[in-house]
Order: sequence, then structure tokens, then C-alpha cells
Amino acid sequence: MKSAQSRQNTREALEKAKTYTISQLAALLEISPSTIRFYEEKGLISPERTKGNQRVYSSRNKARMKLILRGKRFGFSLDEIAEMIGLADEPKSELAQIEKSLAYIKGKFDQIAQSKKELDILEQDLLVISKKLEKRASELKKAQNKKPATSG
Amino acid sequence: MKSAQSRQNTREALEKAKTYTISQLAALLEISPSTIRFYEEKGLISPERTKGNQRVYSSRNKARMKLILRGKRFGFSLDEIAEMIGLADEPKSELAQIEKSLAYIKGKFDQIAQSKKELDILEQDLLVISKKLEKRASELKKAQNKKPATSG
DNA sequence: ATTAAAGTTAAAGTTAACTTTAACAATTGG
DNA sequence: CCAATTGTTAAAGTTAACTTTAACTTTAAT
Repeated sequence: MKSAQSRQNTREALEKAKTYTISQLAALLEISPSTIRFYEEKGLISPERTKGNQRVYSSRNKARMKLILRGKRFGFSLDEIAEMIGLADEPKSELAQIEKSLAYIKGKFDQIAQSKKELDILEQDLLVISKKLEKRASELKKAQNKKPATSG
Repeated sequence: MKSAQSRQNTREALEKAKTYTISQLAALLEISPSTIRFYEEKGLISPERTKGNQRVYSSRNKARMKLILRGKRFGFSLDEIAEMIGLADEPKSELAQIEKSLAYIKGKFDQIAQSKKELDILEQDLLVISKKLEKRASELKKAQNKKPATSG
């Protein structure tokens, strides 16, 4: 059983938890503050506010931002990402919403597995292309050596 | 040395090579014909034409389309893809252009390696989220069992 | 030969994901 | 305290990647 006392014990740690202003977080993630605000508008993150109404980001918020950016890098749209993370952090979400997010995520695992395979294929494709290019480049260089007198 | 004769020998095979109309290729790749035309406008593919001016796609063209779509799935922009494939198929390209493409591709290998790592992280993140969601869902179900009489 | 289906171009329209701007409020350093 | 910096919102602007449309041509099937 958790007493009020044992909760109190974590108070200091909680209060010490590192927070960020919007521009600090933006710098850290190498994106612009407006991008972060834009994601908030889309419902992807909900930072706390100071009494003066300025945004305060927790490390939890930061982790979520990282997840969003990671998803984006794999071509997921913001709407898809929103569905994936759903309201995972919000204890308010209803069963139906939770199960929807879960189903969505299950599908994403398959997509990720597929992505891994495709990355290998993409790598192979690029390897073939670069081999061709290298061959072509060395041929061109050889040709240049045989008649190096175009401008001399 | 390749004689005119030995070239002739491959004629039949070349003429038999499978080709596609724009809508056939589109169906195959599950994209729309206009998307393919759009990529052509951007210089990503250059199909042959019939005497009546309709586009004819070779399997080489098809392979390139697949590469483009694969690149896209990993968040590469069309411009980036254009730089990667450069004029790899075009024997006209100049040394400078070839070396530019090569340098570009070298960079992409690093990006792909990074992507592989990130896919693993993304997978882990989603795993954590889905565990949380499952826990939450089962809690909600338990609660529902205790008071199942809201509308009855 | 005729006509439906599929193709062509150029131009305008759409959508997602930001970015910029304007006008104003909060925070920080000297 | 006060100026510079950083923050706030709402709205308009931008860009990439398509999609749609219109007006017309080619191809395929009867």
C-alpha cells in the first residue's frame, strides 16, 4: 500500500525533474519552435504552462517529441502518429479509443518489419547504382587520359 | 569484339521484353497514372513513346519506379531521389554529375544504417506504448465488471 | 466505321506540414 | 525599472506532392 508519506518521498525528485522552454526543446531536437507549436495544435503534445501562460516541456514531453520525429522519418503522417500514440499518456481515454490505438499499433509492427526488409532492398539498389556509376566514372577518366588536349 | 551478328542474336529477346501502358504500370504499383506522369515531369523517369505518342514502360522503367517508391517510403523527397539515381541510366552524364551522385549515395548508406537503428527504437517505443495501453485497457475492463449496471 | 476506353497536355486545385507575420505579453539581465 | 529577448495567438503564406479538369487524340473492340 502506498501511503501519503511514500508519495511525499518522491516529491523532491519530481520537482527537480528537468524541464525545457519551447526554444530550448526546439534547439535540442533541431526543429523550430513553430513546428512544436504546430504539433500541439494537431494534438500530438500537450505541455504544461507557467502561470504566465508559457509552455513548459517535461522530459516525458521530450520523449514524445522524439517519437513523433522518429515516426515522421519513416514516412508516417502526423495523423498516423497521432493514432499510434493515441492518448497513451492520458488516463482519461476510453476503452474504445485505447483498443483502436492498440489495433493501429499492431498493424504498425508489421509495417516496421516490412520497412526493415525494404531498407535492405533499398541498400542493395543503391549499391548496384553506385557500382554502375563507378564503372562509368572510371571509363570516362580513361577516355580523358587518351585525349587530354582539348584546351591545351 | 562484338559483331553486328552477335548483337542481332539478342534482338528477339529485346523485342519480347515485357512493356506496360501507363495504367498497367500504375495498377501494378498501386498508384495513379497521374502520379507516374508527375514523376516524369520531375525528371525521375523517361519512358519511350509509341508512334501515337503514348507512353511505354519497360521493366527497367518499372524497376526505377519501384526504387522511387521505396525511397519515398523512407521519407526521401523526390528531389533527393532524383539526386540519388542521378542519371545512373543515362550514358550521357558527365564525370562531375556522376561523382556528385556517387557522393550523394555514399551519404545515403549512412542514413540507411541510421534508419535501421531507428526502426528498432521505434519498434521498442511502440512496444512500450502498447504495453501501457493494454494494462490500461484491462484496468478499465475490471472496473466495468464491478459496476456493469449503468444502463441496466 | 464507330464508339468506348484509355491516353495526352497544360493549368488549376488540393492537402499536409510547416513557416512567417503581426500585434501583443512575459521573462531576464543590467 | 526598463529594454532586450523570448514567448503567445490567430491568420495568412509557402512548398512538395499530388489530383482534378478540360479539351483533345489514340487505341481497342464490335
